[in-house]
Amino acid sequence: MSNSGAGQSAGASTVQSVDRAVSVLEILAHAGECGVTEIAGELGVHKSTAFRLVSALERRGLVEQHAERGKYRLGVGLIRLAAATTARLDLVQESRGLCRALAVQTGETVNLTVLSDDAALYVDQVAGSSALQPHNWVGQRIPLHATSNGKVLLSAMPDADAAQVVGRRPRTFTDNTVASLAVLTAQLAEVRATGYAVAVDELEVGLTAVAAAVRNAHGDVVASISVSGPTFRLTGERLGSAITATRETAGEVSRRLGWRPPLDRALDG
Amino acid sequence: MSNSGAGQSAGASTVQSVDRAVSVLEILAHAGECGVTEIAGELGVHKSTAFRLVSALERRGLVEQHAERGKYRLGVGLIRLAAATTARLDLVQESRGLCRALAVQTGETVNLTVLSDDAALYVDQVAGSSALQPHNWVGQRIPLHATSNGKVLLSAMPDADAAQVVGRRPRTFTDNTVASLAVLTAQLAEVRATGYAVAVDELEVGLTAVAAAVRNAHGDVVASISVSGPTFRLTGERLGSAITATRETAGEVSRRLGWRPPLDRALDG
DNA sequence: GTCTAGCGTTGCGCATTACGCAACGAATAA
DNA sequence: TTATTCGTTGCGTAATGCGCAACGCTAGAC
Repeated sequence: MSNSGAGQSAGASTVQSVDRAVSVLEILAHAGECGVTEIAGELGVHKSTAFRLVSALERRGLVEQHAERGKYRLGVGLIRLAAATTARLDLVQESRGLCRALAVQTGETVNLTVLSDDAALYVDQVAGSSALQPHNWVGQRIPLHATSNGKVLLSAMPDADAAQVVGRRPRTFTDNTVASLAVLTAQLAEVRATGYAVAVDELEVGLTAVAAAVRNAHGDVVASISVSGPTFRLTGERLGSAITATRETAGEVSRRLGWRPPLDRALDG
Repeated sequence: MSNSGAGQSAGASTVQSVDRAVSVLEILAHAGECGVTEIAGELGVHKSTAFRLVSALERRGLVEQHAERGKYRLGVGLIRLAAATTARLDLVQESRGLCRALAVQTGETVNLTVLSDDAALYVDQVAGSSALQPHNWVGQRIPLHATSNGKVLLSAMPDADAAQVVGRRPRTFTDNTVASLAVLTAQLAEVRATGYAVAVDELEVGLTAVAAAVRNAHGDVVASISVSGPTFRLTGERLGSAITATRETAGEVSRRLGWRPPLDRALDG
């Protein structure tokens, strides 16, 4: 049989059925619910092949069948695996408590994001004390130019790389989404100088967020912590104190990851 | 090669490499970090086989390598997949059917509450079969120290936090409302030990409720499920079976949210 | 009510595919 | 230095997973 299309660059071996099984999971993640025939179609394989893959995944709890002879969807086994993932990511573990404190202090929702494939991947979230429960962002990937977290992550790249990444996704979400590369570049410079980023109504109208960088022992930006809430609430003094609190939290997480703050502006080489 | 141990009953087909790949994920989830040789050992296959499986998973982001030629761990791709699962698995939707069954089984009213701003927020309710229809609690926020649900939610906090939260609202509703912080602290300890809470005439005279905790995949208490009814009806054996049923329901909802009950006191190393 | 179309499911036999083997290069320890 | 152990890779084989076709079932059309 011919190559299955992927044609990924060399380096790592692959196992056909495992690769296809992961594709099944992604198809289900995207579609929500699928029948065997539909999966087979998207995969480009025979019905029976798709059935065996789904069946193997079902036995292990990564996929569930809604009813006997019914459609398939992702299973709770994945949640357990993801929980194990975050539990082992020292980043999440170190930041959990501090993010919780930040959520209590500001009363708003706190998110932790990392760079993943030219987007901001939300890996952890602590809900604020507000009555209206916010959307759960964990697991979502949001374009970098439209969020405060994204700007922080972008600010860690050279301008050329940042431009390239954003250039590939010039999507606008609201009238406030930064559409001009020049404006974005200027904002990134400011983020580097001040250490934080703000986004007001840029991803969703009515949603404001502030974010600060988390650095590891090498000084690399490995993540971004944000505080987000309704725009009407995050203004003036409240916004200012949110910025301060977010920067302090991100700094403390960085310190726990081994980062040493520059002693003064008299350093560097 | 011999069977890979599972030997699950017939019914569903399986695909060897997919099954092994899932085992790899579970091994990594359990161990945190593993080398290829170690995985091969646990899997009972050759090093090269384990390598190809891990490699296939790595290409798709379900597994990450800490450094070039380093150990492997679970990857963030899993978080994305799990997010698609949790999007579907929202608390209310997942618990609805089970709460309904609990209401039928006990004949009393079932409520689902979450923590919101230092109070118990009632987010769902299923009326019991009883003729006298209870008050609809959905949307209301009740102080934590006066209800069984509240005590369950409180029991998930450190005692200091719980004391602080309750200290701010020393409100009494009836003669039975717990007014002493010492008594409450003792009750919370019991809730943690037994896994359920009871409140008799503490919020309203004539109203008795029992509640148990709902946990997510991280083990955090995310909600509480209660059965409540007239005090004259919820005594003795009826109360006992209500407690059992509530605990079972809360446990099952937790399981659907990805929670794994502690295996027992017989852990492995 | 009957018939058709489409679904998820299963046995079969072939060849594709994934396996074990052995050797390689690098890193760590002695 | 040497020796051991790690992750990684090419190769030949046969085990394994694939496509095919048929089955039972449900649901909709007529």
